[in-house]
Amino acid sequence: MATVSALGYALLCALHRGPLTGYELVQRMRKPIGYYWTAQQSQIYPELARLSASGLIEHDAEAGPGPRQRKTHRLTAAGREALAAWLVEPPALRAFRDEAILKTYALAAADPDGMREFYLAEAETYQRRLDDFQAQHADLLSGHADDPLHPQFGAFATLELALAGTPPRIRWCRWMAERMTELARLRRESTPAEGSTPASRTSPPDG
Amino acid sequence: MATVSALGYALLCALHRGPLTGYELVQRMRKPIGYYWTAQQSQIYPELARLSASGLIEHDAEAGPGPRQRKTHRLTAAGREALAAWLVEPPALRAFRDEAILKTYALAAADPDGMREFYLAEAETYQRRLDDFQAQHADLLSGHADDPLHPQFGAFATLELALAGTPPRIRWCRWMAERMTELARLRRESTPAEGSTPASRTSPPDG
DNA sequence: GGAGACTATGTCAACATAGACATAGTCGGG
DNA sequence: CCCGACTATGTCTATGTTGACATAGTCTCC
Repeated sequence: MATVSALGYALLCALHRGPLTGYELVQRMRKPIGYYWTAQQSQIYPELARLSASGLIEHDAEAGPGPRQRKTHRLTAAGREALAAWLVEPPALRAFRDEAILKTYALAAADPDGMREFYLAEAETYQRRLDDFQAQHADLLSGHADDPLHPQFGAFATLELALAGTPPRIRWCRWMAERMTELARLRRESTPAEGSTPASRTSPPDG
Repeated sequence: MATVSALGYALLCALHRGPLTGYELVQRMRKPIGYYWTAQQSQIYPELARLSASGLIEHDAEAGPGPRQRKTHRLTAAGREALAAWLVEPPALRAFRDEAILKTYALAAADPDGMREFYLAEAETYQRRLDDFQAQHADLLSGHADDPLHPQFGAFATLELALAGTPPRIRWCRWMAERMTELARLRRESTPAEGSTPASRTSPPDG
């Protein structure tokens, strides 16, 4: 059996509730799925061809708006099986990249006032995202997607996690902004004259 | 000026508190920094060469254990400047990949008992990670790294975020495990005979 | 009637990343 | 005395990922 990449499984996941065109898959990888798994158009179309070649998906074709046919993809029995087997396996990918946390690590090398603005902007970004999540959550709730038997319960559950995880992150950003205000004040105080003398006493080198 | 990749900035971040050898950088990209920014050895050595060519870092060399020289890298004034300028900029990378959430989205296609095990294993993984974070946090606290003036305040702040974000995630995993138990029971009830008749009534197709 | 957005599929080149391999000295345990 | 782990630097190949380009019909607003 051909090995399937993580992106391949992501597409199988996207197709689990019913057939979609390539274009619709591109949208899904931006909006609901894109919150936890992104992919560009240029990855998606070749991957669909590979999945098709492996017999995990199949498609109908009709005349499309452009010079090419419009294809509607759906899972085959083999695809559904491969997906079910992958879902219960422990995640292979644990690597995770967050630029804001990386920047926080090296915070001592930055200007405190600039970092304050940085954290306030971060807080705003996450607040907007939270509002979006809450709207989607309310939508699903009104359709009773909180019932584990509901076909959209999975989507509902991802929002439950986002709704639990985002507020602590916003609070942390605001707390960091306050610490940066404090840091700016402390640095000013420890450098009495506005001249160029660096106050090296307050920064002991440390392993 | 030469453009620096995200990995390049990650290395500048790692070097912000003092010089490190390539090997030490490899360790850092696994243990403390690796929690939010990972990189393999095979990426790090070429990137160090690029940063050196751009004049952002420089190194001393001494005889090493192997056939090559051991190099201790440190930031140049230009490197410190480039880092400071980058730190206050809003994050360019917002993409984020989480296999567990992806799997949750397609949960309806999986076996509930298998998924229950999946979420319990996830909860355990995050619990172990939380224990690790708490130990590091206590260590830094005992060195008064909670003071914004302390050179390790940045590392302390990343742990504050981890300590705030991990418990909600663990609670969510356990909640999901309970939902899976419930789902397994509901599916058994809606399929009275242990035969092969699928209960299609409970899964309305939905957009 | 024209400009720009949307539907829809795909390719291409450049860059990022992972995993395995290669080399060689030291240090500790069995 | 050998084996494996650790220190230390690097290369190689394959795969994953991004961003820009190409094509073309429809629909909407000005």
